[in-house]
Amino acid sequence: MDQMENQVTDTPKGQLSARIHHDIEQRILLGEWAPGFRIPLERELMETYGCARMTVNKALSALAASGLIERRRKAGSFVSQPLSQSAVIEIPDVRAEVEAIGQVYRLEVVSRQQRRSTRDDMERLNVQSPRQVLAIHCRHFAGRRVHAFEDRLIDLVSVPEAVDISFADEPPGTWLRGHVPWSEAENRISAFNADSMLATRLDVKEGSACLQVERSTWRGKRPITAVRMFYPGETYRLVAHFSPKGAMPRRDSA
Amino acid sequence: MDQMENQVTDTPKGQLSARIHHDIEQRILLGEWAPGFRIPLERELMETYGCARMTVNKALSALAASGLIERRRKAGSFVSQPLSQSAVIEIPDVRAEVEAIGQVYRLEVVSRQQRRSTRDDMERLNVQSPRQVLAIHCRHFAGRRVHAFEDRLIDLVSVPEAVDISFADEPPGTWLRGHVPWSEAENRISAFNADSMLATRLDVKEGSACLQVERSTWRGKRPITAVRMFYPGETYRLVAHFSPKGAMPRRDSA
DNA sequence: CAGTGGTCTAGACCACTGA
DNA sequence: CAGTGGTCTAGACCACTGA
Repeated sequence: MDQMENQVTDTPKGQLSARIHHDIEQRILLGEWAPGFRIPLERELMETYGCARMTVNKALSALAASGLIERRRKAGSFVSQPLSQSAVIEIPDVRAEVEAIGQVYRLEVVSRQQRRSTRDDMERLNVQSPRQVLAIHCRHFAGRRVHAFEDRLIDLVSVPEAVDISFADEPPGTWLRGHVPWSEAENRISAFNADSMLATRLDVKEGSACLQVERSTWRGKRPITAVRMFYPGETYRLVAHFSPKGAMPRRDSA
Repeated sequence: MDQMENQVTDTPKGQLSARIHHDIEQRILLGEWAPGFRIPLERELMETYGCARMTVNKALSALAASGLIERRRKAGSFVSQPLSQSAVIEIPDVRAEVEAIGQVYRLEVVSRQQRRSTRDDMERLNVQSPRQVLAIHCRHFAGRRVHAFEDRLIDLVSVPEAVDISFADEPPGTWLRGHVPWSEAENRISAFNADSMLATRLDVKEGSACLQVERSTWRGKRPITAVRMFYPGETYRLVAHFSPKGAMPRRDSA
């Protein structure tokens, strides 16, 4: 374990189960235990660490949930073959995002329209029946520069109280997050060339590459909002930190 | 709980702790328990479900790890204020990605060069000292269309065995995943306009918006590889599924 | 300083599954 | 069919922290 290899992290002193988790994780990540390797059995680890089986089990269950190991009854626990990588992207609040880079945030509502949903609206919200919606266009500034252009649709059936909000002070996304619980969301990230409308909004040249993040949010099966965020391509970057996991924790298995 | 609201998921029958987890999660996601609400104490839930405290604790710990609730000693457990959203992006193997959309995968190695690292190479790998590196350019085809262009740098100090690999059959990313364990990675996603070189490689018009995914991978503190993947903007989309979490599980707290 | 969660113990019974 | 992990029990002691 602690050979000449530079030790990245020290073994935590606090909880025993965390220490077991950490020890095993290190051996896997530093390659000492390769994919396919059978790690010690729960009963063996109990003896190694002089603890109860539940303590070992807690550590191994967490490792299995994160995809680093796979557990099979009768056979034991094995280091996973890294199959698909998964990255966790943090999508912070727009205001927080701007302020994090030391800029002054400013919101400009370009338009705000309540209307009966058009065909396009219904497609964006993924609903069959027409309904009242709120369409909002706004610009998020970082200092004098346009940080992002937002094109949002809010389903007024799911969020009737949005009718009374001007969004002059609080960005729609921030307001929604604070007022409407949601259970599902999906993001689609793509690149595309700014047309003349968007170029004007973002204050970039027509044809400039922009990053588009489309997000749809549901509460149960009811759509809440659909938003398109556009960022100038030269300046914006989504940063994701990776972990070497085969799969993410299953939400339905506690 | 089961009022007229359409029930999205049924309560699982299997494990008791999973059932408790699910019950509480549903109440939060469907808005019955709003942010700030104090959920029942462990001792109360013990009585409700007629089980041991460990069983309740397992469910609540998982909910806390996923950021849905916050736990405070003496005070109890509270539904979290949704602060930052986090999305999990799956980055599948390139070949698998192409085959998943029903296309025939083909790899074309454009160039493969072993060299002493240039200034630019060292910057990309984030190292101070010069070293031998392997620079690979290749194109990934989906049928006749170019799916992606890859510009990769491999640190031969960390991965000396790469010297002997031609990468004619197996994409570099796939080979690396199978042969080199890694512990850290970072992704940077951006949009930019294709210059003439990239336009030729991707078989698109010069100036077309492209999605660029830069990824750096480390093993401990040693860099393994740095790659830039370019995707034509019109066709490629990164899809991320969201979960309403304040934070992702801390890896260091088991 | 009393109540809450954090963690652990030393068992138990069982489902599954590979030899 | 024996060995492994999955889950649960009924306790315990303690750290922390808010009333």
